[in-house]
Amino acid sequence: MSTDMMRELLKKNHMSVTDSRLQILELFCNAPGALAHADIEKKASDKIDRVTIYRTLQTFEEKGLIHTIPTADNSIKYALCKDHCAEGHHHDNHVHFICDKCGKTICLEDVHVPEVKLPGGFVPHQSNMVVNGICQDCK
Amino acid sequence: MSTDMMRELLKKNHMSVTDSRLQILELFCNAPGALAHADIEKKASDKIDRVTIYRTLQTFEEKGLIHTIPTADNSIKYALCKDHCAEGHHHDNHVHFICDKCGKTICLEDVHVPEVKLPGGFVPHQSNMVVNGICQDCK
DNA sequence: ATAATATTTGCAACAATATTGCAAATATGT
DNA sequence: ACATATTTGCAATATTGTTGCAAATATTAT
Repeated sequence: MSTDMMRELLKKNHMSVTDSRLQILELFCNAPGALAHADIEKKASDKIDRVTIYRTLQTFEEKGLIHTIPTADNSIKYALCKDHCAEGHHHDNHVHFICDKCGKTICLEDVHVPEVKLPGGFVPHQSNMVVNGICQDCK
Repeated sequence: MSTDMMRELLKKNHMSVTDSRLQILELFCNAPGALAHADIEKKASDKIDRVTIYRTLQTFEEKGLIHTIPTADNSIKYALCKDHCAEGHHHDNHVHFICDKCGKTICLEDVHVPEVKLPGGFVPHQSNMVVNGICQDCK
């Protein structure tokens, strides 16, 4: 994705364009999977302050640019939203895959989370599904 | 669950019986849903050291007494395993529900995680599903 | 029941992760 | 280019998780 496209993406999502945001956005575009705060801190090291990374991730998520992925261990991972996500409205109903070997977290955009029938009284709002196993590359 | 039954449960899972473990196990038995480390720290406060709670939860999980629930925010939650779980072998393939209103995390023992078809090359090992929404009590 | 052995606990220190206030720097709209 | 609004970096602080070790407790053998 070109720098111009990234500028547009930020503006489209109501954010001012800054170096930090462009850099972090670029990391997401080039990443093979989802990124944790720590990943970004390593890859963008020195240039960007830890605190800025926290705030950028928070802003990106609020504005609908990235979404979080639930994991069984304690690490929040973030991935780019493909489409249809806007401020306050995430629609990332695809399955996430975490490789037990290489640790990569991958969005399976084409596999969407199946509906399940809940016991009476439970009203579903959003569903998340995470599959662990071995990914294409590690097979 | 009586104290004697809890003692048995600990022994059955190859753990020595201690006050801390009995207290924490009791919390799980009486809890309406899953518990985070912080919840336990509050409820069992003063009596049990922070570190002991960490270690107890880790042991319980290793021995197959409780399982972790993935959440989108950064908090690990733990819940009692019902059955068929033993040292190193968890079989908690049921759906978890998190109420957006009261925040409770509930194991839906009877709803199990559906299979999904993955793209070629991905080999699934374990699936987790978490549904957000409104629970029975908050409706 | 008691002693010997193994396990667990609590404390202290430390490491890692996350949050907040505020002044300086940068971006936006006119 | 200027005025205004937003963002950044630094420092301080809070929260969360880990490790080593001696004292306390539980288990096993006698």
